[in-house]
Amino acid sequence: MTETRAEQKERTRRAILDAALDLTAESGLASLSLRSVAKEVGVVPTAFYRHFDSIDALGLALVEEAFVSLRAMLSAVRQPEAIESLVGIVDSSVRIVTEHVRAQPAHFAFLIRERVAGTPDVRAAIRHEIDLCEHELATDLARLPQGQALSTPDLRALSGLIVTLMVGAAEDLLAAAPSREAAVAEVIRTRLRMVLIGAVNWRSAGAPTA
Amino acid sequence: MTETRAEQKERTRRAILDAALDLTAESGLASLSLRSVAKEVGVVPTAFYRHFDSIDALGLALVEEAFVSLRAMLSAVRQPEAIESLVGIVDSSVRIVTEHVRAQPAHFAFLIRERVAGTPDVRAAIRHEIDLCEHELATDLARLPQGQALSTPDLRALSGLIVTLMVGAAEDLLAAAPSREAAVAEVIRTRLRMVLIGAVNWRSAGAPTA
DNA sequence: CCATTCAGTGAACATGCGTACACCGAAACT
DNA sequence: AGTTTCGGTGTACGCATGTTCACTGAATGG
Repeated sequence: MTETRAEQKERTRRAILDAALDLTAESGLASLSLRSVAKEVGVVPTAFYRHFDSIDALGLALVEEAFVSLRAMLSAVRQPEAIESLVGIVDSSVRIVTEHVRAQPAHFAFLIRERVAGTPDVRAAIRHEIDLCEHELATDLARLPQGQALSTPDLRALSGLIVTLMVGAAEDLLAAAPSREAAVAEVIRTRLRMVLIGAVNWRSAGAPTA
Repeated sequence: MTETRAEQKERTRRAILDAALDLTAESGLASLSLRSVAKEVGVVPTAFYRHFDSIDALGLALVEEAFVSLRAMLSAVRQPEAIESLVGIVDSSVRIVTEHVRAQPAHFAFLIRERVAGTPDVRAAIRHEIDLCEHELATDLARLPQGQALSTPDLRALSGLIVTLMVGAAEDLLAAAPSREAAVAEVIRTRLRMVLIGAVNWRSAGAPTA
């Protein structure tokens, strides 16, 4: 029973993080208040300081935690599952993204919101992390047989486009009622396929006539 | 000189709106405070109530004002300027969007931020307005000769994709230093062309092989 | 069994918030 | 010239905020 004490502390810490994630969803990290978190957790405001140094430290912890979910999703998408065709890649990618967003909606909602609404430092941190995603995607695309025809700047434009599209996809998934998830996923697949068709036909058949 | 009084009032009102737009850029509409606005304007807090009924009314006015800029941009983009080729449409559209975003950066930054970070009612209002853009774009695309081959749901997917892409483009423009504007615009043109090439080749040459 | 650790408590603080009210003084109207 | 209108002022209120400090009491370790 040497772990009971630490366990209880960890449980309270988790409750604080979960409550903060919840409250943040309504009005943003900037207007998250220590006291509202404490009330939600069912603890006196000052108890908060047994777990975090300040309200800013809480924000930092939330960012870090959301990054874990983001990186987990990215590495899952990068596992080549059905690499034989672009359609296979599209289908598995959209499915994996959908699953991850559904598994941690609060984390992705947090990242999507604070990416544009956070304080400058939070915003910069999230943008940097998403830039990394974009860069990794660009190198993956470069390795694809169909990616050989694209110049480096065009590859960057494409990967940025796909990331923007997938961020929008996550937004749509989060905004949609669970019953509409399949329909939303189908629209996302269509969009991703259109983009890839555009990339495949780039500077070959499509470019001059378009 | 019968207008001096009203003029002065209008000038203060504008100063309040401008200050609010400025302060909002840093921490969002949700945490905009009446007192910080008053301080910025150089007026005592209670003077605020000579111009707006409440802090919420200010928020509403900001939303309406930003919508004016959004609608102006949309109707400018829709004026068919170089309709003869898709490339011409892409170039003129990106140029017009760039000009409008540069002309009213605060308005577009406001819309982009509050679309995901605003209170539910503000968020809903902005999403609705952007949905209208998406819908108008879909009908425009349907009228294009190249749009005839696409089914209605595919047209919706395409217009949503383009709107998402252009919102991302506006984000990039706002985040970029003015000196990098040309480079950012070039990337946006590339992305938009790729998407349109994908749409043109949809379910004809491109779809089966992709 | 006794001493210690420590998550949670409760009071207190300075500050910032939105809003109400009575008031002022100059511009505007009669 | 006299009166009214009204944008801006100053004070005051009740409430919420982040953080501090001394304290408690049960789980922990010797």
